[in-house]
Amino acid sequence: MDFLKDLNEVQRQSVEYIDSPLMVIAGAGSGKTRVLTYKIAYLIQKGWKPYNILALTFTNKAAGEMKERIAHLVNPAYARQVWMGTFHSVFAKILRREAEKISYTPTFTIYDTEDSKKIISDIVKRMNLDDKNIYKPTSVLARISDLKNNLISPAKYETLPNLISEDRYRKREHFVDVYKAYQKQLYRNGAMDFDDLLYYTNVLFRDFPDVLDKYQNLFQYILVDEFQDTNFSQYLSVKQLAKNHQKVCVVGDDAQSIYSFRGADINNIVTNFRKDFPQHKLFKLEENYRSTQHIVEASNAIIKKNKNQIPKKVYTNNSKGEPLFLYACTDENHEAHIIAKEILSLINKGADYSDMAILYRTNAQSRVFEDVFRKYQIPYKIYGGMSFYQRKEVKDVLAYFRVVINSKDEEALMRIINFPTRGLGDTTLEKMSNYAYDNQISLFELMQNVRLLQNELNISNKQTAVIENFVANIVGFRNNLFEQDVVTLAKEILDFSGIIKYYESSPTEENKERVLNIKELINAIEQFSATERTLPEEQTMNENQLPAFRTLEEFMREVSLLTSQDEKDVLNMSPKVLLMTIHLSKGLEFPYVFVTGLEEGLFPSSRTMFEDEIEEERRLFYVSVTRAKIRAHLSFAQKRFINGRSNYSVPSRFINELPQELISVQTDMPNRRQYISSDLDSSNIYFEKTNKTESPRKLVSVHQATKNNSEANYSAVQNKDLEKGHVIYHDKFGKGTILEISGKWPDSKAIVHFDAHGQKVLLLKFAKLEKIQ
DNA sequence: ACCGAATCACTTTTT
DNA sequence: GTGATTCGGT
Repeated sequence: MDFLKDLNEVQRQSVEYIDSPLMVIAGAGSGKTRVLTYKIAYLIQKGWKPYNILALTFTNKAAGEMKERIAHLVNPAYARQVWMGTFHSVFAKILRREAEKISYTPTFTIYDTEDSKKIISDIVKRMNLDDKNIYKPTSVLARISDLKNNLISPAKYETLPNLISEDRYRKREHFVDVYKAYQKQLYRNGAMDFDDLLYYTNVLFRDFPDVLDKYQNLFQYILVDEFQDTNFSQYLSVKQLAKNHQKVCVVGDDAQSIYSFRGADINNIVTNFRKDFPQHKLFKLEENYRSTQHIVEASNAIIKKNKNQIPKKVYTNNSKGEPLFLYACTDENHEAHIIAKEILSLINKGADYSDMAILYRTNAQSRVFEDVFRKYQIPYKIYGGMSFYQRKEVKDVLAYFRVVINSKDEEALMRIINFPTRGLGDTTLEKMSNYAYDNQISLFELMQNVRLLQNELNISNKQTAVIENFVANIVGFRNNLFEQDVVTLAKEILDFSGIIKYYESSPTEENKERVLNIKELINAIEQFSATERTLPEEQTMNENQLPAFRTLEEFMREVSLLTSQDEKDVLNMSPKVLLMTIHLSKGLEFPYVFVTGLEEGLFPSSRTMFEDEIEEERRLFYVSVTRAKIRAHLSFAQKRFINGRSNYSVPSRFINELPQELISVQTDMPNRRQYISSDLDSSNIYFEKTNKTESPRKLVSVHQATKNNSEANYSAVQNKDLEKGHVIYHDKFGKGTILEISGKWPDSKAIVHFDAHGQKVLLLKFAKLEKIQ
C-alpha cells in the first residue's frame, strides 16, 4: 500500500474512505484523476475483485488513461478487469446482455446523431410536416434527447400537460407523433440512439428487479468521474445501482459544469447527491498543483461571482508567477497576430509549441488563427473536429458491415443500397420503401423476396437481378460472421462493395484521400483483431461460445461509441500549438494558454439570457483560465466578423470580474498602425501607449474603460436604436411590432406585439431583437 | 446521375 | 464568411 504516500492528506482520505457514500469535490488541478485511480488500486489491494468495481467516465479517453494508470499500480491483469468505461459503453454492454428482456437483439446497432436526424427527417417528410422551421430534425432530436434524458417516453409525455402546451405554443403539436414514430423506427431497425443506451438501462432496472439485483451485486463499488456533468438519467442509474450497498464515490467539480445544454444537471453535485445519500461523507480537494498563485487567485475571483456552487477555497503552494496578460485588439485578425507574435517570443525563450493552447468559445474562431499561424509558420493542430468514423467514406464502409450484422438497420441499408451505383434509382427505392412500410416488413426482408414481389412492385428484371445479387452477398457474409475473422471478412465485404474501385476510377485529391482513409480503417481493424478480449464479463458470466479470433461484430460494438478524441493521441504528436473550444479543453493543461474572444455577445454568448446561463458561461471562463500552468493570456477584439458581418463589441464582463492587480495589459504592437483603422484609433482608449508591463495607473484606466462599456452596452448594442413602430424579429417569438418603449437605458423596456404570440414586455438589454423595418 | 447555382443557418457537443 | 444542402438544369 506504499503508493498512498504519493497523496496529500485529503487525497489519501478520499482514497481510503469506503464506509459510506463519498463525494469528492475536486478543484481544478487538484489531482482528481489521481484520487480515482489510486482509489481503485486501493480497493483491489484491499481484496475487492476488480470485476466488482464499476468506474464510469464521460470519455473513452478518460477511461483509457485511468486504466493505464491503474495498471502501473496493481497487477495489469486486474486493472483490465475493472468495469471501466463511459456510461454509454458500459450500459451498452449491459443492454446487449439483457437485450431480449426489452425485446431487442444483442446485436442492436447504435445510431449516431447523423443517423437519428435522417430518421427524423424522413418521418417529418412522410407526415407532411414542415421540416424547415418547426420540425427541423436538429431541434426535434434535441427535444427528444432532452425528454429521454429525463426518462420521459412518448406515453409519459402525453400525461404531462406542461410539455404538451409547450409544443402547442411552438406550433409543434405533432411533436409527440414524431417522437413515437422515431422510437418505432429505431426499434424496427434494431437500433438505439445514444440516449436510448441510458434510457433503456433505466427501464431495465425499473421493470426487471432481478436484473437490477444482479447488477447491484456485480458492481459492489461504484465510482463516477466528472459527476457535475451527469444528467438525470445517468444519475438515476447510479443511484439505483448503489441503493442497497451505498458503496459509491462521485468525483467532480461543480465549478466546471459546462454541459447543461446537453442535459447535464449541476444540481446532481450541488444538492441531489446530498439529499439522496444522507449518510455521505464529503471531501474537498483544494490544493491546486497545476497553476501559479496568480492564476489560481484569478480563477477563484472568477468563480466567486456564481451563486449556485459548493463553497471551497482552492489554493496553491506554487510560485506566484506572472500576472494574467490581457490583450486589447482591434479585430480578430489583430488578435491572431498579437498571439502569433507572443507564441514566437515564447518559443525564443525556449518554450515548445506543444506547451501552448488557443482556446475559444466557438469553432468559427479557429479560422483566423489558422490563416495567421500559417503565415507565421507556426505549427498548429485543431483538436476535436470531425471524427474519423464520421467521414462519409468510412461511414459508408461501416454501413456495409452494419447491414451484414443487422439487416434491419435501414439507415445503413439505404446508405449503401445504391452506393456505389448499381442501377437502383430513386423510383425503384421508393417503390420498395413504400411497399415495405405499408406491409410492415423490413426493407431487407422485402429485398429477399424481390423475385416473388417483382410484379407487384413493378420493377424490371434487371433491377430484380441486381437486388437478388446484393442480398445473396450480404446473406453470405452474414453466415460467415462467426466463421471468419474480422480482417478477412471486412476485406471481403469491402471488396464486394466496390467503394475503393469507385473512388479510384476518378482519382481526384479528395478521392485519393478517401481511399487512404478506408485503408486506415482496415488498418484499425487489423489492430483490433490483434487485441485480446479483456472485457470483465468474460471472467464473471457465461458468454456464448465465441470463436478464438476476433469477429466483425465485436469490432462494430467498439467502433460505434468512439469519437474524434479517441483517435491517435493528438497530444503526443510532433510539437504543435493546439486550437480548441473551451469545452474540449476541460481536463487538459498547458503551460501557456490563450483565452480569446473575450467579448460581450461572444463570451459570454449572446444567447445567454438568464442568470444560470451566465453562470455556466462563467464556469466556462473558469475552466479556460485554469487550464494554464504558467501563464494565461486573455484577449478581446473591438470588432469581429461574425456570420459574415462585422460586429462591434465591448470587452467581456468577465474581464471586469478579475482583480485588476492580477492583470497586465499588453499592447505589444510596434507596428500597430497596420491593424487599427483610423476612425477607431483616436477614440480608442485601450491602445494608450504602453509597453510590456503596465503601470498601475494605466491599469485602472483600462479597467474602468471595460467596465463602463460592458455595463452600458451589455449584449445587444443595437437595441438602443429601437423606437416605437419598428418591426423587429425575436428568436423565440418571431416577428413583432414595437408598441412602446419606456425607461432609460440600460433598463429600458419595450412592449412588443408579436404576430404569433401577442403582447410581451421585454427588457431591451437582454432581448435579442433584430430590426427588420 | 451529376454538376453548379441558389439558399440557408450559424454556440458549446464527453456519447 | 463558410460550409452544407437542396434544387434545377443537362
